[in-house]
Amino acid sequence: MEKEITIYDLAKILALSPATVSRALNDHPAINAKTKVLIAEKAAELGYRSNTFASHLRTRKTNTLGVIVPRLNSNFMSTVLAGMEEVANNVGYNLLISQSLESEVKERANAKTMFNSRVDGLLVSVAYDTYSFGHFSTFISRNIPVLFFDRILTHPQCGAVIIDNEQAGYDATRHLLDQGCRRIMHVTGDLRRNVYGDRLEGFKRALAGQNLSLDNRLILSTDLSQEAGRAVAEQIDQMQEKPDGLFIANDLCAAICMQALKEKGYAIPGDVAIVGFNNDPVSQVVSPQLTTIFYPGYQMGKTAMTTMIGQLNGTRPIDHSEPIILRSELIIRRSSILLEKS
Amino acid sequence: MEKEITIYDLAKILALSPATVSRALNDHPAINAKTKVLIAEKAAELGYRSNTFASHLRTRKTNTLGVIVPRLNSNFMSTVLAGMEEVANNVGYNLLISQSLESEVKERANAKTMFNSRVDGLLVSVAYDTYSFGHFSTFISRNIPVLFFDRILTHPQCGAVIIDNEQAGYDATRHLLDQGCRRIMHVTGDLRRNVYGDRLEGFKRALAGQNLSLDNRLILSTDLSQEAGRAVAEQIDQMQEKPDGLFIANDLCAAICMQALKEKGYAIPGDVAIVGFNNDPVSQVVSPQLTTIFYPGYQMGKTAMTTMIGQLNGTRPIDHSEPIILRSELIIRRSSILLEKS
DNA sequence: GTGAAAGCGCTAACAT
DNA sequence: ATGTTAGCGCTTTCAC
Repeated sequence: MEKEITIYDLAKILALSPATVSRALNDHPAINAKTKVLIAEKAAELGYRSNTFASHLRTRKTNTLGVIVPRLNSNFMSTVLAGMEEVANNVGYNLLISQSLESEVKERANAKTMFNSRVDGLLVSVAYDTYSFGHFSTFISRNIPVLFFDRILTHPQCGAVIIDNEQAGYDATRHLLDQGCRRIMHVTGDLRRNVYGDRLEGFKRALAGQNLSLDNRLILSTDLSQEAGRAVAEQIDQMQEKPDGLFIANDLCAAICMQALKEKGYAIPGDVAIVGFNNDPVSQVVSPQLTTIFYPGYQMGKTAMTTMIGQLNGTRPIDHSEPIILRSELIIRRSSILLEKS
Repeated sequence: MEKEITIYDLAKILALSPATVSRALNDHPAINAKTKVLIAEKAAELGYRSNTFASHLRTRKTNTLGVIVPRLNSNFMSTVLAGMEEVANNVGYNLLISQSLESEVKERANAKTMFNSRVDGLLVSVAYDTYSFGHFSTFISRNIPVLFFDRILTHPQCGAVIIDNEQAGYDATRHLLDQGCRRIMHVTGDLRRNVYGDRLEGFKRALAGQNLSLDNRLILSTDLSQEAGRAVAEQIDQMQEKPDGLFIANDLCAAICMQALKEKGYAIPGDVAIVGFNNDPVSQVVSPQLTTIFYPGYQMGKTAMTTMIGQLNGTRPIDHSEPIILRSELIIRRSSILLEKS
């Protein structure tokens, strides 16, 4: 068990003051370049490591940012986190990551832990059933910035990074319409959640653009689980007037639904054309491959983190009136192609 | 911006000493139960939160554990993390999570960050190409416990939690043999990595059990990526003596390979029976559904964390001579069923 | 059962 | 360019 080296040890050995050592280690401009080198070398030689707790205690900053996500195990979320990590690492921030497992109760507990760990800022994509803002207002009242991404809560003091879900919903629906579908069913999540509500708006706009009326029986609000995918297939099988197009706001759910439909004898895309959402790996593995919306996860993570850090540095003017919107993209695959390109 | 309450504030208000407040808050036995209640109530009322940095500075414990995983975006890994989180939360530990993105270089950087953050312990599943132990020996020399899980490095001072990969490899292969396969190809990862090396051993044992000779051309060491899956299909298509069974050590890779084979006109399982590994969601989405090995992720996370915390508490006798082995299980699906059950 | 006081390692006025 | 000093908020030994 080696003894921990402190700046006092370094100071004594080099016949300098602890203050000088501290400044040198922090690259303070007032310190002579040669002394800096001297100190850095000695520090390295003795295996010195800064005691972050003493430092945090003094500076009242932790250099740690909290991230709360619904689940880690989605291709999207872990890509977002990779993007966040890259940016954070580069400027010396650590990440405290936790998952709410889609439950507001757990999210609340996570937020509390983050608060007690004194994160400098908090990045959140909210759980499926989160509607109260209460567990975040403690942060706001202590001036700790909170930034939402993807699944956002709208609050005047919080930034947000999202894709244009309305446009994505429009693109997906419009594509089905262009393929000749006239009776499109939309399977989505809780409509109070921005990602689902906005996609529905896009869905409606696309229908309206073709002067198609909206049939509310064709809008299904589910939990987008695998079971929901199976249930949707069952429901379609029971329907009198069956849909000829299916826009499902989640790839895994869509893939399962497609599979169930195939088992019931439906041809995809012949009987039902399908579009999913997220560009999850499953979308490439099902047959036929699933048309979907590409979600720029890495970019979203980087943007969110850059925004957060800019806000912490005070370098970036903060405008929370408008969310930052990233570009998403329709990826057309076999599950929805009814017309050969001319 | 509210002012931060300290134990000094509480002490002054209640006309007690900071020492008493501190002890009460930490549930010290010597403190009168009534004073404890009094202090707890006041603390809650004023929104007091312990300054962990001051505390950590004093106690030289951080109550934070580091976790390094290859990638967050696998169903397996995020399930492991959920298990870890549950246990850690219950006993008041925080988790600092980072991903190595399968690179030893990044893993090394992560480890350094963890070290500088003074984690009390480190849990690691190593990257695809990690072979040196160097970046962990700093922890060992400072008596910070390091525990490996799933992808392990064998070291006398480090614990390990794994599944019995040899047995799983045996089960998978044996199943294919039982279905009548006689020429089984095994697609795997870097054989120096325990998870892949051990599975190969099981593969060999199963073949030997049927007195089948081992054909080294049927053992493919790849990176198990989606591209690898396609490449394997291509290779099989070119082979003179084609395999009748395929054991691929990763579900996504197996699914992609299956898809590519189907496109080339091969019947699955008729021409080639396939077994994957991990019970990833994709295994249920491909058609035919993929036979695979169930990996007990949640359990592994809980076990690893419990072991780590036991070691930190000194409550659990530490025996690093043997890894902890969890039970895995063959899940038989349509991709490998050649014989109807009699 | 409670208090006094020292010190964990660092940083930032304020000096020089 | 470098040094002196105080204090961040907590825990803990030693008193009483």
